[in-house]
Amino acid sequence: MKLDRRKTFFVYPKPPFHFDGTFYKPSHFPNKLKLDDWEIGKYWQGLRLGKKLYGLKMENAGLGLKPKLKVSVYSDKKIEAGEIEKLKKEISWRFELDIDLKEFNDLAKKDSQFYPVFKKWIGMRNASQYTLYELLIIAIVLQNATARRSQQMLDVLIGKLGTMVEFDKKELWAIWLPEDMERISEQELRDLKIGYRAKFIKRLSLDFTKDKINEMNLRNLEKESTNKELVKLYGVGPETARILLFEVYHHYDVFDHVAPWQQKIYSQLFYGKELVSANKIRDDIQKRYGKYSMLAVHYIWEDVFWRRKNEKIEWLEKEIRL
DNA sequence: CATCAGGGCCCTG
DNA sequence: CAGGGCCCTGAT
Repeated sequence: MKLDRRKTFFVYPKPPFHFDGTFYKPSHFPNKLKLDDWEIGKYWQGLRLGKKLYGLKMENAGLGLKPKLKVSVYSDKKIEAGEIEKLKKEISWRFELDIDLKEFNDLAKKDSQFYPVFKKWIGMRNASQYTLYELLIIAIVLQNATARRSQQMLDVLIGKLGTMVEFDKKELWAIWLPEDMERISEQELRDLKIGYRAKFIKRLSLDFTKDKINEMNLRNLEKESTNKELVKLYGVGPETARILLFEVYHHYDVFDHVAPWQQKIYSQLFYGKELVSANKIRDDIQKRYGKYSMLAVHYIWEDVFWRRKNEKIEWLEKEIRL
């Protein structure tokens, strides 16, 4: 799909703002069929908004304390003024451009252990580049699988059902819409070697097409109500809901459960030890960062994956098994 | 070669 | 509320 119509506008995030920390998350492992692309100061992705599929390019146009983003949107049809307004709103929500992190930053200053990390990434947002449905699909292939297999499953799904968009000399992929799942049987999905997840994805997609869940409505609900709605979805349990609450709905106080593989990484990160009990990790972090627990962990987590790009971190390599 | 757990969840008893 | 089963892979 060629997106050769373009509109450009500027947006002004609330300072402080960290462009690269916001748009590039090194802990998200890249697929062969890329959903996004990044280089210092620039970012591209396919963006679904309703039934529409756009190309999105973000460029850092800020100077010092004045954050500014140049936004280019691409489409196969003429882009109307009303669409621009909707896109502005959506981008602001997904990338938390208008959020005030002062309280969190003040808390970070008091943390002698990790202040250097927080300082390095000050202004980084908990960005959600995907729609609820898209992230749900990603979360499903993460379940009960190691990173490499998750990548394989996502690649084969995107190759079969996704859409490639061409814009700004990039070729990127976008995840399909829920109704596209009607075109493929559960058995055909299984033949892609995604296992029992085929059933999850079929039923989940049906819930979306039948409007049993509405992404936008959940943005206005409290955390617990949103959680209740999410776990109603077939294939969504507490851990997947937790990821969605943080990444899609920007709730920062979701550090209530620590999975074994996370426990190992947190033990090294926070204590420099091989294994600290999950309960102790949870209690310590909650005591330190309160309602910002998950956001604080996000900073520290992304930081170590960023470091991994340049240095060999033995204990981390062992845990992620790519 | 066989066995097994994995970046959970559903279902049963 | 505990425990078995699930698809497929790579590790052992």
